[in-house]
Amino acid sequence: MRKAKDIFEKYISDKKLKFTSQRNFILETFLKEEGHISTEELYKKVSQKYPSIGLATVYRTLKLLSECGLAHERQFGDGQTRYEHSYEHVHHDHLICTRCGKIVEFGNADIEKLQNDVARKNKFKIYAHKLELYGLCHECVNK
Amino acid sequence: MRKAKDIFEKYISDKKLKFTSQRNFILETFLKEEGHISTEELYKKVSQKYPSIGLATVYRTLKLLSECGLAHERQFGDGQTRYEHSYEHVHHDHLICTRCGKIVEFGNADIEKLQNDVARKNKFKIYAHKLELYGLCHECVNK
DNA sequence: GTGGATGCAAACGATTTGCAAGCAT
DNA sequence: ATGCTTGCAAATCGTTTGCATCCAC
Repeated sequence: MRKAKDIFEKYISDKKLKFTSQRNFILETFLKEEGHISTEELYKKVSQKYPSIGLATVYRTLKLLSECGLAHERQFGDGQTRYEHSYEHVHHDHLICTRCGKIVEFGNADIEKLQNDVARKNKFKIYAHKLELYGLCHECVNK
Repeated sequence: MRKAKDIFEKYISDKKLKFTSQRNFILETFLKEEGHISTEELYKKVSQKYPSIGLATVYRTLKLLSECGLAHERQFGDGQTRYEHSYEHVHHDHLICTRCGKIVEFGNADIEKLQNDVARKNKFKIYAHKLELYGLCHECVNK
């Protein structure tokens, strides 16, 4: 698998953009995260080591990372866009407990296969999907 | 199946709220919609026949309709929350073309079954889900 | 009559944008 | 040298809220 940085650099040079130290550092910090991070949270982490960075730059960089497929946008209904990276991650979906907010990740190859069938039937070429199951987790059901 | 208005009225009286003409008219207008409507769009339709109505009331009423299960929130990534009603609708999911914005609805019982299996394994009690497939539709692939 | 509902405008939080200065190419 | 990028602050967008008035109960 190609290194995430290489993917990002290639995307940037293909688009005649520039690879800046800010973009590099935001990418590195983002890749260290394993969960679903909001722009604001990533900004806080980045600015601890790189205090001069601006929030707008984090927004702009996350958008670039989305465009080149290194980041995926998720909306869990709390009003903030969250991002997770797919680099060295297998794809997964989410079970969300609407009472305590717990999020459980799961992967299911059979569901993915059926999704592809649906796409084929409708002549869509799919490059991303989101599946979210909302409900109550074991602990919250019994409250 | 019970009438949507009855469901709404029961929910409202159970919560000791009041059934106003605004709430009634917003519900009626919403039920006529078959697609995914944003609050702003619904507000425009409602205010054509009921010009004194305020946008905030539409927001507040859609929230109530969500709570009682007559409306479902959807986020398609355009920054707006959209709503669709389940009344006399079978559940369906969405194929979204990220180039032209076309949205195709589909239903797939096998996927739903697998979702329930996943939920059971994780001891979740599911009451809602969202599945969105993002890609390019037939026309846009060939552009 | 009373407490919830309304319309309005102001407030809000997340995100975007305009701009002058800075830096990668 | 050119033009994309930056940080900042102001602007914007969708949504929420405070409040005086209104109305369903």
